Amino acid sequence: MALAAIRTDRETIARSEDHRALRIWLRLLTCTQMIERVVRSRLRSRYRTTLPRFDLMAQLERHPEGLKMNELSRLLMVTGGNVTAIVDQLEKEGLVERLDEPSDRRAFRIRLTKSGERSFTDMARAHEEWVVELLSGLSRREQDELLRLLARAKEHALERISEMRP
Amino acid sequence: MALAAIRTDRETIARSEDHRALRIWLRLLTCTQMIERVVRSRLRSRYRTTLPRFDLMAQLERHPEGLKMNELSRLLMVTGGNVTAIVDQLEKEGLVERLDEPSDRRAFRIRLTKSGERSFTDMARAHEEWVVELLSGLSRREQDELLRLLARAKEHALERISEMRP
DNA sequence: TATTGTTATACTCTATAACTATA
DNA sequence: TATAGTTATAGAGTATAACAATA
Repeated sequence: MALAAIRTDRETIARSEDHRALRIWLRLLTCTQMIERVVRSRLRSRYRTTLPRFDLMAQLERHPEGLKMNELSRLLMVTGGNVTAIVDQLEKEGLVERLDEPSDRRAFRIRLTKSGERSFTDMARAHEEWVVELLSGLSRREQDELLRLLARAKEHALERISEMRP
Repeated sequence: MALAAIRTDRETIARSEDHRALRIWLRLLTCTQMIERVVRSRLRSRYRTTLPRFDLMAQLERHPEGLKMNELSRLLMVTGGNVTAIVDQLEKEGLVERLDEPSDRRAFRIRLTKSGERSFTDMARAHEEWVVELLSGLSRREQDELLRLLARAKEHALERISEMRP
């Protein structure tokens, strides 16, 4: 599986006298990358897919009525060209379909096919098991608290980012 | 700066009945990606550099005695070939240097040059400001708590990952 | 034999920008 | 003019594997 050299702390660069914010950011990055590496690696070896593809299918699963390309682009936080490329792949594999949007002939709705739904459900279950295991070091109470803090951090960062849009 | 379509929640895929662990993971990923996007974008436009290059220099700054290639590889959690590529670039730009390691003629120590130190210090200060701003939505108390929870999560995940090495 | 580091390669992800076709 | 989506391109980022030199 080649989980490479995973013994680390990128965080070692955050010295004790540094601002908390910087230490949080580095720890956040380390945690995310550790989990991401496991998830990516397993998605590839066990399901021949990637995290962006999984994310896209996950969004579609959340929206059974389908999503337009630009909605996917916004939800996944990537630019349009990338969404086109991923949807092209998934469509070729029969996992998603492009349906004409009657109200706007420029657009269509992307939906999971039956096969895509089955495939996603299967992956999602495994995916969740991996993550549950990786995060099982925290008690339920701690998990709730972490969830809450991340939500606050997220909302605030989102505001800042919106303001800074040039 | 093209912060693309940043209005989102990848997290919308985590339904309320899902396990907490999955929701934490998705929120973690969203938070990290939001910050990462800003940091990457600014490192590129303002300093003509990238996050992995910054990370590598940050590690060297933490280790003034220098680091071997395989130590860098471990600390940065990437494979050797990638470290070689980044060190090659930075060396060409005069920011790091390869010093012979007397005790092992296969190896050398990589160190920041004076110019590299100056360059890194400059970037690190700006980098810290960006992050402080993005995370300023949390009180000091909350930041401490978040730091603690992430530490626990990290340690536990690290153990799991070490065990799962094939 | 194992380890250090390099080289070569291939694939995914991503942003940018120019393009088309509708609106 | 503006918007939906596509195409083309270039550069990151990363993993893999074969290799040379040394241990």
